[in-house]
Amino acid sequence: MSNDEKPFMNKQKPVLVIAGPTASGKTRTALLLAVRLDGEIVSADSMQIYRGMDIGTAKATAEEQNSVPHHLIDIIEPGQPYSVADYKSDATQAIQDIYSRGKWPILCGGTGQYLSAMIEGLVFGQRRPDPALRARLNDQAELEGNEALLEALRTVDPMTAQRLSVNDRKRIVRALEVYYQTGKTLAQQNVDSRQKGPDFSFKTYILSHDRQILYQRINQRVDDMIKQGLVEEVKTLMDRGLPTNSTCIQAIGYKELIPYIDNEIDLDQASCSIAQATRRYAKRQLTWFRKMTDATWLLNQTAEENLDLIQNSLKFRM
RNA sequence: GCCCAGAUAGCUCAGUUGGUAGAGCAGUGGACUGAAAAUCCACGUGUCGCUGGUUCGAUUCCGGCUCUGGGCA
Repeated sequence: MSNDEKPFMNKQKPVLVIAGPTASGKTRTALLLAVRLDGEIVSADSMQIYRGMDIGTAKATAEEQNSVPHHLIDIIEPGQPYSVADYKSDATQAIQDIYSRGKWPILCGGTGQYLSAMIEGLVFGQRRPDPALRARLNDQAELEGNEALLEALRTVDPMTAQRLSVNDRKRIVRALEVYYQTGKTLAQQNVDSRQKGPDFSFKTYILSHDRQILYQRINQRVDDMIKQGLVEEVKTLMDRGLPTNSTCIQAIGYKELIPYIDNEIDLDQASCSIAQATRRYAKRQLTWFRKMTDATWLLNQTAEENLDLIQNSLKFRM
């Protein structure tokens, strides 16, 4: 690709990435940064895309969102599908728009898969997920066992079959789905997806805290969410009669409250299991972030301290 | 005060007919290409309450002590 088609690679301002596990202080840090640098925020969060899921996904408040432009929050209705490919396309568009207005884009969020797709510049092509095919393959796995599906995959895409566990039905099904749909193996597609390279240059900061402190912050935040009315929010969502396989009801804080709303457990139990699921999620997020080798880690800092540290590092760089 | 039952991993407990022990949960590390807040993989040394005795050897048997339940006064 020529430089004309990739104009932002040559600009001085990289896309700033504010990543980190849940409850690490990303939202506030990004907000302060946007105010100071005349920037706009692009969310990298797989659950904040849904309208009506505000408390449980810890969205920036309406007031905060009014003070600085936010993108890719509240973009679709609960129950609708969305994927990393959609995100890559939407976020790329949003960043280009921000640059074209002369503003500084700040990518902020904790969804490792989304961030990594942007930073590594993966190309996803035109294929759409095929729910019917996927359902058929899942039924087959149910009837014949995962091993039968894995065996089928072995014959068409041995590379992928070898790296997947027989228990990882989700990925076995997807690999077969890709092959049946396109005639190309997932292994080949993954190679192809890396040919182009990133659309922008990125400067990545990862916010975190010592594990014990992070977990205290998480526990505290779960209590706060309940006090702010998370139960009502989940009830409202459930009243809409979402399909049980909706992505949005996988969200932490939502799926754990359903048994409470159905009177199967008490609120304290539900709240404990939300906190526990959140702690595990934070741990998995950290695994993503440790892989990001060019990132700068900001440990145990307040949002205000992060702001100064980031601004200083940018001066030094530019 | 007396009787009974416990005391083993962060928690709940199993077990060793005497050769220093293992499950579930919690936790930790990793993976991740169109569902990703999802999904999957791997990881178990702890004064076996304290202290004496018996024994080649005690977490295991015996005595005493401490603590925790329950019962009787």
